[in-house]
Amino acid sequence: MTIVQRCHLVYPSAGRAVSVMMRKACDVSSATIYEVAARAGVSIKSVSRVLNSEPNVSAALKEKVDAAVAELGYRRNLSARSLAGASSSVIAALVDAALTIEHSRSGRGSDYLSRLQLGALLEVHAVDYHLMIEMVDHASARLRGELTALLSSIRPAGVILTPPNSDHQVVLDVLDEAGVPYARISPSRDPERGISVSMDERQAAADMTRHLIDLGHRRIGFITGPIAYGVSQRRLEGFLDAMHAAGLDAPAHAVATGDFTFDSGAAGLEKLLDARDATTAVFASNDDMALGALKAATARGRRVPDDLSIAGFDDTVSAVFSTPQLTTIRQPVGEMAAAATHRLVPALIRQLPEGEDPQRIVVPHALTIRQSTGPVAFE
Amino acid sequence: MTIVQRCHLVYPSAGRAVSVMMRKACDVSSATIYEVAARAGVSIKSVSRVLNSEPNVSAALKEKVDAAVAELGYRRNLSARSLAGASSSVIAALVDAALTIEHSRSGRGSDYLSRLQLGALLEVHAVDYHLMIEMVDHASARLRGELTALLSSIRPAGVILTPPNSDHQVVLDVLDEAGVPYARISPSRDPERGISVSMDERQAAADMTRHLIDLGHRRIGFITGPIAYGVSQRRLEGFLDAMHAAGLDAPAHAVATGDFTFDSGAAGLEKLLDARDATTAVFASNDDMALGALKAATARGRRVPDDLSIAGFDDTVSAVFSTPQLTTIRQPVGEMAAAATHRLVPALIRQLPEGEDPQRIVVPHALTIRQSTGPVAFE
DNA sequence: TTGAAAGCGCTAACAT
DNA sequence: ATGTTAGCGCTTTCAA
Repeated sequence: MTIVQRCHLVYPSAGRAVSVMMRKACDVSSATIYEVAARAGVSIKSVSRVLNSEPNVSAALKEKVDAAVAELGYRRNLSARSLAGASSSVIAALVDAALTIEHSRSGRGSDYLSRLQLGALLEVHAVDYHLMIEMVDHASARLRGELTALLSSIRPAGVILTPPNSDHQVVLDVLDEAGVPYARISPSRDPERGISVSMDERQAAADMTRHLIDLGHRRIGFITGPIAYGVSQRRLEGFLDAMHAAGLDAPAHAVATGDFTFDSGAAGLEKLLDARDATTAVFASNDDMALGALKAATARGRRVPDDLSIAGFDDTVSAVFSTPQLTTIRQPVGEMAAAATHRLVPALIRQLPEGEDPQRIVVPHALTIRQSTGPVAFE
Repeated sequence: MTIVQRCHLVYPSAGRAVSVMMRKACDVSSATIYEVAARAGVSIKSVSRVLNSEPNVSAALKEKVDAAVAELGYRRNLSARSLAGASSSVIAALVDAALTIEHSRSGRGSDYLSRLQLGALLEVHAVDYHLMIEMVDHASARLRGELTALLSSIRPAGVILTPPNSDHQVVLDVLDEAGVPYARISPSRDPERGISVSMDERQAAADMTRHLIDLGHRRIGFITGPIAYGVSQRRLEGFLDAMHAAGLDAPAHAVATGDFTFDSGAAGLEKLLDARDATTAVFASNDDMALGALKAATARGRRVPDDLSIAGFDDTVSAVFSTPQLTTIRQPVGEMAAAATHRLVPALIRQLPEGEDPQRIVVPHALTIRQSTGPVAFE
């Protein structure tokens, strides 16, 4: 049973009576800054100074305050801080409502969002910040008002934007107007707005293409995503970069257009092989299409990777569970979220490596070689 | 460009001058309760009454206030509310630090956590609450102090506990002492503490067993999880329930003990078939073990489901990507989180169905029949 | 039924 | 280098 007793202590100068519930041993309590000040025999402003690492604090004072804080197990109240100050120690991650609902209804979690959150959570936790997850509904006519209200209600220290929010004009506008720092994960336009955290899609596609070339492949097909998407463009460019750099030909019929779906991957493979049956490798610009291509290839009697190599992009969960397991590009989602958090939390910004553009972060990707790619068959 | 102008308005009775930054059209702003009161020509207390649906409010007053709120796009400031009131409109989900770090390092998100969060997020969003994700580190010696500080810093309206936090004594103790309502997802002990949200593990296992029996199977093997785990016990009991109900024999050699890992599933299958080669179906108490069993069965020359049916439990992502796809029990994680949120948010509690114990919620599970189970072969 | 005034626990100007 | 005081935007007694 918990023993509760009341202690009344009077803050000397303010003459402010503070009544406090003290729990057993007084070691776990929700002390206030007044109690810390009283215990240390200083003013609340001094406590605040120490807590915020402000300049002009004597070592002796700091020591007294630190001791009192430790003895009381004191932690600043989040609400009071954000109410009084300019912003809170909360990082808000804005996720898309439509995607959330879709994921929830299908009963499948989002691997992407999960990795992202875990990455941010670890960083935030280390500096005593907090992670809030919020949904924004693009379909809402009142999006602008809702977002403004959200920001003024939460007053986050920073906001992490995930696709498709990263490129949403209204969201960016409201954030700019509110003066809230924000980091955009994998933005595909307006690169100058906010902090952008991305991977080098073009280089990654080139790396994968190079991997296929190194395996001896010369006739390589490519399946793009929707042309309208920036990422589709960049992945295609990377493919062409590597082909040209190797002095290889990438004719028009070596490129099929898909829409990032399984079925479009299957169709793309049909088209590529119909156009050039001697194709020995196909690089699809996402995993779903690669898996579709894998299925179509098998149906066509091609063994993967013996008769045909197939590569994907994204490293989704399904890439590991396919047969054969898919060679793909791993998006460093967790690292991106961690990097974003780093630019949003003042205490962490100082620790950044020198000479890096603090606004445009490029996180290294990883070529993940599994079993769907192999050396070209001896001809 | 944003046009900023200052408006000074004086709250009549308080004589309190409020200076406000008004943005273009004054339709998206961070209005305060004073502005709403001024606009409606009432006191702030009246606004507060309307906002909180307190009794003793005339229809005329409510109408005026509602209009002012709508015109100003007013939303209450979260920090101010939680500072002044007893608690905030924040639901905190406490996840395990070790699991988080493990997931983050492996580069794989947590499907479980993701589904859970999405389920909670949708509910919370609907009532203008907010979801905060926090990590708790069981390994920390200062766990108790850290948790207390966390609670007093955030002052959440409620806390959602995921395994293994659901059963952590210190966590439950601190929550009780702080008087914060909490919901435990899938607790396996102390069922009387807090709100518990779970599925009927025993019934689910019985359902799956019944499914196998209905397919004509008579000699069914079972692979348990670690005996120490409560869920292992309950799933085994469910298996035995169904066997006995059907008048079938479940001898000791029809039960193998695993530890929830892939390898232990493979080993379990070997043991079961060694003991009784005529076994026609094996039910593993989680998907990982079922997949291990699947592999071992195939290696042994048994075709699944033609020569042997295999069933799992949990419906993890891998269950969908195996060949054949796994018949399993789907844990309604999203629904559990939604139910938990419902009992934690005062505004939602009233909407509960009649006659249901509000403290012990059992969420319906789903038997998910895929391709790894089939009719027993004609003998 | 409605309003006035006192905080909640901080931060931030403004003293000293 | 340290202290005083006035809010931040609400909720909550207590009055009227």
